[in-house]
This record gives sequence, structure tokens and C-alpha cells, in this order.
Amino acid sequence: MCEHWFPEMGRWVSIFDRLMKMYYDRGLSEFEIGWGQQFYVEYLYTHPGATSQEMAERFRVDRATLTKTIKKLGEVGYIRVAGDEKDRRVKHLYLTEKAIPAAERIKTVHADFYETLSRDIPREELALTERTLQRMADNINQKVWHRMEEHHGK
Amino acid sequence: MCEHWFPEMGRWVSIFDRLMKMYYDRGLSEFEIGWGQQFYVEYLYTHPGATSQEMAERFRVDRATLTKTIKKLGEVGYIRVAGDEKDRRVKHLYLTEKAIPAAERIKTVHADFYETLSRDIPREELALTERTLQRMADNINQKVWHRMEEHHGK
DNA sequence: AAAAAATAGTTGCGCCCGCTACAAAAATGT
DNA sequence: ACATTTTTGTAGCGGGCGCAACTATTTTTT
Repeated sequence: MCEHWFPEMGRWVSIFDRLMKMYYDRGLSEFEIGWGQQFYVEYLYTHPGATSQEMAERFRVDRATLTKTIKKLGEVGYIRVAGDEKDRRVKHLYLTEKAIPAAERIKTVHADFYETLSRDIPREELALTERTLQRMADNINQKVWHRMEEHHGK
Repeated sequence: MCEHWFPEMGRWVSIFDRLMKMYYDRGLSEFEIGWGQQFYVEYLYTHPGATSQEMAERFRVDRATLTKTIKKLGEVGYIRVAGDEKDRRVKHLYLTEKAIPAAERIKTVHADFYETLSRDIPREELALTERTLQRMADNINQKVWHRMEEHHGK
């Protein structure tokens, strides 16, 4: 034992991620949104007035992607945009009334999803896994960022 | 302490997954493939003659997606297809000579990636995290499959 | 105060991926 | 043997995402 075991972290994260998207898309199929918008609706529910920049950092997502996500949320009438007074570049986002049922459904799906994935796994292992996942993501993030600075020259 | 802590497993998996794709795409930028093909090239390297079906199961990926991936690998000359003798539906896949450098690069990127993500994290925690990730993916997989059967009746 | 750099957000492009519907070839039932 | 069902692989569609290049507005330099 203690053979050179071949790490497959990436494979499992990839599989997990795809299954998760399916789970959420199915859970939200009655609404006009899916996986791509879900994180931001949930975030705006508890953080009204958040900006695109703020959410891009929180979810480590490309700003361009977020622009399109917000555009879609606007088209289905789930958010309202208000320009900042001081800085005319920034836009504050707020959920509309229409988004509330969806936001609540997202919370339900979120909870169901967690219950599903955690079946037969001890609480402590789940907590450790989540923490480790965060640490690994931070490690990769630093490396990816580093390279970006090299590319663009400092 | 011990407040009802809000699980964010999905957020971290999602972030990890996106960063991982970036990492691999950059590491493979000199070759004619990227994230989408990488898993299958690596697999065919050690499992010559594998079928689409076999890999779809291993990576829990949609068969239609794999068809396109294989098509692309064929277009850049990385794989050769051989029909099965007994069952004329199935196609066996083999890497070509041209794919070998890419396959070896993939192994390097894979190893570098693991080293990057595991910085400052104890071996045991990594091993536990990977196992837990697998168990969680299996849990979700079962639920998603279950629902599919309900949908299609039976 | 003018020039340069940083910051917030956008547009166009292409890759990756699942879904639905489909075709062809086994496998199974009667 | 023939009809039905299952299995393997495809085509078309649309969603989600990062990247490069861009605009508009601040902030920092000089």
C-alpha cells in the first residue's frame, strides 16, 4: 500500500460540476433562469445593490460573462439597475418582485442539493472537504493570476 | 460558535472548475487541443481501443458531447478510428503518433496542476477530499439518474 | 491642468456541454 | 422469423463561459 496513487481531483471536480449544473437546471426548469443566473440571484437576494464587479470577484467569474448574465436577468425582468451617483461607471443591481419566487426556489434547490450530495458522509468530512476545496481554489487562483501578470507584463 | 454555517460546496466546486479549465487551456495552448479533449487523450494513452461509450461512463459526460470531442480529435489528426468486428455500431479509438507529444504534455500539466493546488495542504486532507468528492459525485449522480428514469417513465 | 494609468462595464468570437430527436445495429420477446 | 426494445453513436440547438479588444469614466502622475 501507499503505492503512487494517481491524483484525480480534477476528474471528480469536473464530474461534480457537470452533475450540479444538471441538478440546478432541472430544479429551476419552471422559472426563466438556470444555472448561469442562480448564483447571482441568490447573492442579490441578501446583498441588494451589489455591483457586477463585486460579484465577479466573489464568484471568480469573468466580467464579460457577468455582463451577459445581468443582461439576461434584466430581459426576464428579474433585476433593476441603478447607476451610482458618485461613480458613473458603476451600476447597482436589485432584484425585482418578480424574482422573489425564483430566489426562494433557488434556496430550496440549494438545500436539497446539499442534502443529496452529503448522504452517508459525516459532517466533519464535509466541512473539511469544503475548506480544502476553498484552499485549493485559492492556490490555483494565485497561480493563474500570476501568469496573467507575466503575460500582460506586470 | 457552531452557528448554522451555510454550505457553499457548489460555489467552490464551480470556482475550482473554471480555474482548472483556464489552467489547462493555458498549459496546452501550444497544441491543437484544450480542456475539452484533454481527459480523453490521456485516457486513450493508457487505454488504446477504448470506445466512446466507455469514456462517456468514466467521465459522466453526455454521449453527444463526446461525439463532437472525438470528431475534433480526428480533425486535428490525434486519433484513428477502427470499427468493431462483432458489433458494427461501436468504434474503437487509438491515439496517433502525432498525439504523443500532446499526451505527454497533458501528463505534465496534470502533475503541475496537482502540485499547484496542493500547496500547503497535508496529504491526508487531499486524499480525504478527493474521496469525499467522489462520494458526493456518486450521490448526485444517483439522484440525477433517478429523476431521469422518472421522466422517461420506468 | 494635461497626460498616463487604472477601473467598470461591454461586444464579438469561439469552445465546451447537455438536451432532444434521430438512425443504425444488436438484443430480446413471442 | 418478426416485432419490439435496447444500445451505440450523430446532428442541430441553445446556454454558459473565458479571452481579446474596446468605450467611458475615474484616479494617479508629472
